Amino acid sequence: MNSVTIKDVAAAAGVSPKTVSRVMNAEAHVRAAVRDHVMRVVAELGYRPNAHARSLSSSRSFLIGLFFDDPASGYAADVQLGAITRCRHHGYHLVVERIDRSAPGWLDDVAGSLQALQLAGIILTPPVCDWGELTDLLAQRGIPTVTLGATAADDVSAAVFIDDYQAARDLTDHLIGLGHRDIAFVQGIASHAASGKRFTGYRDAMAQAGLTVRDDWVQVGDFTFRSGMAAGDAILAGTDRPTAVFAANDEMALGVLVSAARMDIAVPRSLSVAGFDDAAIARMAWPQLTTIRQPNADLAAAAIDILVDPAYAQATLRGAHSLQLPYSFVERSSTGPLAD
Amino acid sequence: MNSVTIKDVAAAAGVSPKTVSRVMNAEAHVRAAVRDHVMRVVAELGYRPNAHARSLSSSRSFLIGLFFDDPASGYAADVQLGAITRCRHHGYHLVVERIDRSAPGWLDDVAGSLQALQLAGIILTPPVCDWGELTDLLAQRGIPTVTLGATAADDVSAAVFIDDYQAARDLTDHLIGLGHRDIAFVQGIASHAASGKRFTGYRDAMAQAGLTVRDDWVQVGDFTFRSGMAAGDAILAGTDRPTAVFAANDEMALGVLVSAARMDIAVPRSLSVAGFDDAAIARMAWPQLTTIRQPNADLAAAAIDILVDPAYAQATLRGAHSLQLPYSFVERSSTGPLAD
DNA sequence: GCCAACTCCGACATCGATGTCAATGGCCGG
DNA sequence: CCGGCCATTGACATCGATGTCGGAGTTGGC
Repeated sequence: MNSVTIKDVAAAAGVSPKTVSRVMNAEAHVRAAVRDHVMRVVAELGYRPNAHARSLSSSRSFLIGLFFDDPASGYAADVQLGAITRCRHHGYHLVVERIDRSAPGWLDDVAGSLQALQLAGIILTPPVCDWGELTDLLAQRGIPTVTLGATAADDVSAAVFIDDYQAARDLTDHLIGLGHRDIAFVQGIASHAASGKRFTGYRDAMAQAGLTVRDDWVQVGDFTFRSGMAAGDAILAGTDRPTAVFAANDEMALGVLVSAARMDIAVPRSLSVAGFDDAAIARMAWPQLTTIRQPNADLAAAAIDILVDPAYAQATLRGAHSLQLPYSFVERSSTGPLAD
Repeated sequence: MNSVTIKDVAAAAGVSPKTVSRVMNAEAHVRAAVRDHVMRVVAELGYRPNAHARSLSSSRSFLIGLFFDDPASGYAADVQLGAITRCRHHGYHLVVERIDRSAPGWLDDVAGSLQALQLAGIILTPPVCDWGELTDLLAQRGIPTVTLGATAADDVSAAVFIDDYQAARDLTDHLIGLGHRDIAFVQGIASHAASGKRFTGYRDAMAQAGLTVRDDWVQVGDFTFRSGMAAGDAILAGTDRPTAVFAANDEMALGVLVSAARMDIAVPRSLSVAGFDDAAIARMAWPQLTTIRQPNADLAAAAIDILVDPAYAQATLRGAHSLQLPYSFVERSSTGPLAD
């Protein structure tokens, strides 16, 4: 309870609190001998500056916000791990908030939290990053923000992302390379920026190979397992069905897998199925999913790095800090050449 | 940036900051007329008290810590959702920390975070709750703590849990009721308190039905999919195999499912498989898992309620605040009578 | 030998709230 | 009409840190 304060350290070291503060913040103009001595005392007493006091006096806090729509998705979990680890490294802490746009007054709630917490920065995950009212609010308050994943691309905030378009092309090309010509696609929610890019990548790969995209083989899901199953049911019903299905995320791909299993369609013998994300569940299915590995933890870590960079907070054209990270193609056993 | 402070409100309302403070904290001894007037001004100006200033002056913070070993597990996600929602309801915020016991100096790190953040309370999830050094530290600092899930039962902190023992008995009884006599079990990590209870529930149910528990049909996993698969491989190899497998969590049950699929063992026709937790993935498998639904979000919400209760912070025998919530049995398609 | 200019360090005010305590004024009983 | 009690309110100090500013001591150039 009786925590060690800066005054205790100052008294023990025989210097003023201000000098201790200077040492803690690695400021210049402190003699090496004094610095070493103070640091020794700090270590001895186990002193850690009170984050609240720091925030109050310096008006920079050591809290970074992670805003989610659905904190219970597999995607969220990976992101969080990366963010937390990196925060700790920088001496920051992660406050996770759920933004529930269906709650009345949600925007006021967020505004209240912002004012209460004085967050040093915020990570926006899809689909939260595409909610204009929220991004406007953040921009107006001038809070440093980084968007995770495909961005609706303005200069107000940076983004950390992979090349969804090219990744989707690669995956489609892989299916084509296996000999598939009839390839269906399960889209995600249209309002997610990534959905469009993944679909376009698929479409362009098909076009370039001279293959047709059949309207009834492009189903729209909402990134959930259930919607993937429904899409699978729609696509696979009837005798005239595709030989491969590419779903815009792993959860929906699992839905397609289950849909196929229920119809006794063997995967990958009679049907190839591919996903996107390389979520943990991609490896928990049978057969294991071929997918695109999106390095979510790394993306989140990079976002933290940007946010804690003092240069970013002052930058006017923050979009310039955006960063594209490499994805990778992961071939597992849910795809293969036709074998019937 | 130029946030509204308590002084602004006071000036606008023509009262002292202290009175505004009283209104914000719903203290007594404020005339109704004054209170209403102040509240109107607060709403007009959109004032929200600065959490850091509040924490500094009153030495209670509005931050609750959620400590995880692995924040990327499905379990963690559910817990978080419940905790965040409830925190918001009480005007608190959730700081998620990863406790990585393999990092050198991890305990000092945690101590540092505690001192920096002045957390109002902490939720401990398994297996973190069983790490003595940590619980000792928390007890010594007097920080209100609630353990999620089965507890190693001291009076120092409260716990919110389900009856793991009875739940495991119920599930085992269900398998027995279906006609199974050869039932294998996949344990979780021995150091998790819940593991023992679930195993004992299984063992007692078997004993009561007069069935034998074969040593080689009890495999030890570590709650991961991979370990479940290994356990499945061990249990199902050879011709002399059980007709049902009960895994101590869903992820391992999925591992068993995949193991069975690879050996061409039909589920549930030739083998029943059951899990525990009702994680999101329990519904993403084929067949869908029969399991015990552990209401993780509700457990976390209840934990938050306990933590924000001022009575709890002062209580000496905190164990008295413990709470047991009901579980439920969820029958899906991975279990059934033998059909060969 | 003198005046910058710079380094190093501490006194004091300040951030935005709440705890403490005293002042005010109304009400009641005697 | 007086004293006491209580409801109501504000002045001021305080929480633990940092920003500002000025003073003491050094260095260096001419």
